[in-house]
Amino acid sequence: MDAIPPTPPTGEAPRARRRTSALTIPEQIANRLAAAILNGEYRDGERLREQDLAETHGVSRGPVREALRALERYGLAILLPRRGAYAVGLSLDVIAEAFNARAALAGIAARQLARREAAVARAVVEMEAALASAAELVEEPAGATHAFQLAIRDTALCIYRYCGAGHIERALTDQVDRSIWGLMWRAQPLDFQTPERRRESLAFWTGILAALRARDEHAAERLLRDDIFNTRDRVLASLAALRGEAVDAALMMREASA
Amino acid sequence: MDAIPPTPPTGEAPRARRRTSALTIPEQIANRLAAAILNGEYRDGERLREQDLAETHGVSRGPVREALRALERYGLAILLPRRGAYAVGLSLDVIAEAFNARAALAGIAARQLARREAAVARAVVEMEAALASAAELVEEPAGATHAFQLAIRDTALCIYRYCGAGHIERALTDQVDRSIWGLMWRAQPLDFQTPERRRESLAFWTGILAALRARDEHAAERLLRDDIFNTRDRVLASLAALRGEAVDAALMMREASA
DNA sequence: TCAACGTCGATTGTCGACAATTGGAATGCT
DNA sequence: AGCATTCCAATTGTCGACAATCGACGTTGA
Repeated sequence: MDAIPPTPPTGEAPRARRRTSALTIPEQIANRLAAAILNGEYRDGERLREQDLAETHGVSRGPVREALRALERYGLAILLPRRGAYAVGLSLDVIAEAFNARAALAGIAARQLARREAAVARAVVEMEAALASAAELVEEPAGATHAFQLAIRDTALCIYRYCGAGHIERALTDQVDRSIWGLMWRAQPLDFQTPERRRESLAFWTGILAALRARDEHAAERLLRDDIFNTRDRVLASLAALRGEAVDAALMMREASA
Repeated sequence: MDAIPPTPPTGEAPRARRRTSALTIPEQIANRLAAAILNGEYRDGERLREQDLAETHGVSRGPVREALRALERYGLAILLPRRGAYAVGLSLDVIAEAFNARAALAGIAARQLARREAAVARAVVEMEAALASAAELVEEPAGATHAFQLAIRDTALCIYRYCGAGHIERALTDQVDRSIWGLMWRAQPLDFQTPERRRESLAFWTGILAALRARDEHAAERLLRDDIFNTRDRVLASLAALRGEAVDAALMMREASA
């Protein structure tokens, strides 16, 4: 140590600032690949060669490698050391099940939050702020999709954070950032594309907020579940159309799963 | 397409064979870094510079980058694009909470499984096989730690797979491979090091198996929870010793969380 | 004195090339 | 013919160097 470092060697990690639309190259590649796999452009078990993907997307193999690791954590690819990456073609059943599980967990979280008086008060304040920033983005014609999603996500995270059940919060938030759900937020042609859909979602969340203020646990649970079911149905319909499949009506059920 | 490929362009992804002890270099780096962070060798928010880590571990920056991404998914590091990686010092409270949440979820899964007659029959068969391979590794003096963990993990996965609740299974299995739990299985000096501890865990699992055969849902739930609590207490004690902290007795509670 | 701007060093992101390992095919043996 | 062995091409893993970007510092102006 021959020089005094300009900043202390340890300290607070800088806070991530709101990232509006600056996706890194690996993120872009991962999103495009994820959408392609979900749309059925890759068959289940089809090999993903780094060199091919690099040429296709016009980058080097480095970013492609990183994108493949991201796909692995989304469950859309299997990586075998020294043997390459393979696409995992998720069936519509599996995707529907992911939504159903989330609907059930989120509904429980909303209900438990509504029961806790002090927690509701704090959650509502944060949710109002997040929902307000979402409201500003509703009428943007295009391009604001991602920002709107982030605002809605922040609103939902308040419920999970204050619901009082650590394992539910952990499961829900982990899913948001690290599982198929992260994908649903990112893969392009899925939801929130049109102002109409944004208005609809905003209306749901306004209702959820009102239900929480009124301490109406059943209404809060039902509204949150139904909002997720709506998204599920749109995603399934969109994917089915892209894949040329039909959606089994049984996947559209709206009852709470066990 | 000027040449016919020797293998069909699409097909089944090869099945991953049981990996005994062949960890890739990035995995080794990630494990060492994870253990270091958990042990308190890095302070919360301390910066992790790629070049330094590369020199310390005697590799290039490539594997280090990959290891840092792995740490991010374990929740032990925060990666800010173009701004570097920062260690996340998990408090003993947070780690204890992760164990408690898992104990609660796994206990529910065991109870629900015990209620389902047909599922129990199938699960027991698979569990017997997995437990048998674990039993072979009990008396190995050293080095079999990882293989033993994998066998126990396979046993546990049977419960989650057949419990009949998709969202519980997903939460539990995702945690095994992609969250702090993946770390608990991998970071070196945590558990299953001694034959005594292996014998103890094996006895627990034998008991769980017996309880399932007897369709005793409460015994199955309690045993599984207690086994996880045992691991929790050992991990906390080990980490506290390494960090020079004391373990709050409140973290060692054995009641089921809400 | 303070704020805004420009410059600079440090660190991450990306790239192309080389090395290591794998799976399969061809070969030789029983 | 069936099986084990050897060899090879294809692909991933790793490396060092270059480029892009960020935060911090110093300067300049009001």
